[in-house]
Amino acid sequence: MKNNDDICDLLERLSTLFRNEVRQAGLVHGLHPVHLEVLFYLNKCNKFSDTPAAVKDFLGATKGTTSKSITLLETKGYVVKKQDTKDKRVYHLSLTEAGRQIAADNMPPMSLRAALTRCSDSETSPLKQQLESLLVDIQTATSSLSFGLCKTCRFHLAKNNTAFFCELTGEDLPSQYGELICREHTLKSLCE
Amino acid sequence: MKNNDDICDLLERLSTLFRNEVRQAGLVHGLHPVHLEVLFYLNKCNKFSDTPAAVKDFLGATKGTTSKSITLLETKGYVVKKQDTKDKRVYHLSLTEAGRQIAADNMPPMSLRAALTRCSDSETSPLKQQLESLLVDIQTATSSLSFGLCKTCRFHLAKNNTAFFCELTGEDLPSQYGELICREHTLKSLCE
DNA sequence: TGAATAAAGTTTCGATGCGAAACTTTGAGT
DNA sequence: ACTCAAAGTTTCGCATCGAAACTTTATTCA
Repeated sequence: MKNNDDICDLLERLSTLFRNEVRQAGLVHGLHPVHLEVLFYLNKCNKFSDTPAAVKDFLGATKGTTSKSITLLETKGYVVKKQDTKDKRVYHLSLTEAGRQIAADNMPPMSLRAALTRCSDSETSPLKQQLESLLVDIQTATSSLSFGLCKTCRFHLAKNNTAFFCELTGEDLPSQYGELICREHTLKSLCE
Repeated sequence: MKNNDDICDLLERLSTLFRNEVRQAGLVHGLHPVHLEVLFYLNKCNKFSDTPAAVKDFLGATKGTTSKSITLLETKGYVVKKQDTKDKRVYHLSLTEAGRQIAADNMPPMSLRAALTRCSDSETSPLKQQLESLLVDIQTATSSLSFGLCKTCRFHLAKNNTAFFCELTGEDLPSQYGELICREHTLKSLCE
């Protein structure tokens, strides 16, 4: 019981520091933390997940709020919006070079990256596993989407070295697509 | 290298989920995440750390912004402000019963507490240690205050079962004070 | 086929966050 | 006594944020 309270405090501090550093980084570009979150997401999501609705789920905000944040990024020249050819209700978002640069420079924040690179791979491996199970636990409890990498999804079927099959969309896709975030990402099993 | 990227992603998700749940919890009281952070802090800080300036450092915001957030909490009846008798520039903040209740109910967020109670103490022990070292690493790198518990401070000298001595203020204090957050908290050593 | 319904996004409203900078009051140092 | 620093407050301008009303386009189902 004692550990749990301490861990809550630690995560609270990490969460606040994380956000403060992101805020500081965005300030020089006139951006708020939520904008950097959007740039970060668009820089890593796959082609099924680049819509305002997906961004809304990622942020956990309302669609009205998300719409305005995206509009701001568009007017600042960091994001481009393009209408879907088949479903005219849908828009696809992509980063401009300037937007991609800001995302790459600031997300994740420098101090976090620096702190982690000071650790060896064997040191961080158990941490990764524990954070993973904690995250899965919270996501299922709050029934929020997992936004995991495509290749870790239950619908991802490896075919060979250069391609895989997505059981959800029924498409053959090149392997490097598997490294991207998918809004439809589904956990392989709830209890393992 | 691979683990580090993944851990960054995991912390990003945890951070966002954390904040979203806090936002949701605060919404029913008309409070923003930052207000719950303040209530959380005031509920756990010691008597040297209950000032607007300390809250400012905890939040990592400017003093103007912090001042307005505190004023709002005051008008809503969750916080009381009282001028220091010796230094009239300083004000001391305390929670009303309503404020204390909201803090206790919502911080840390329910899903996080629930996820952690599903784990045994032996499971979470290594996680705690790793998060601690990660946090210390980031705090020293960004030269931000640690806001740790009094009893983990280098100036905390245990005397007996009911009291300790604070080398910083030169005061004898009851043991239970050691469980509170201190703005002057100083890490015992940087490399151990 | 046609009407109801749902889904994706936008717009408007009002309260507030947020940084920056100017300001007041009070204490500390020389 | 004079200067400087520290703690807080106030004002300004822009943006977030949720809620709710709205438009446009798809889908469902009768």
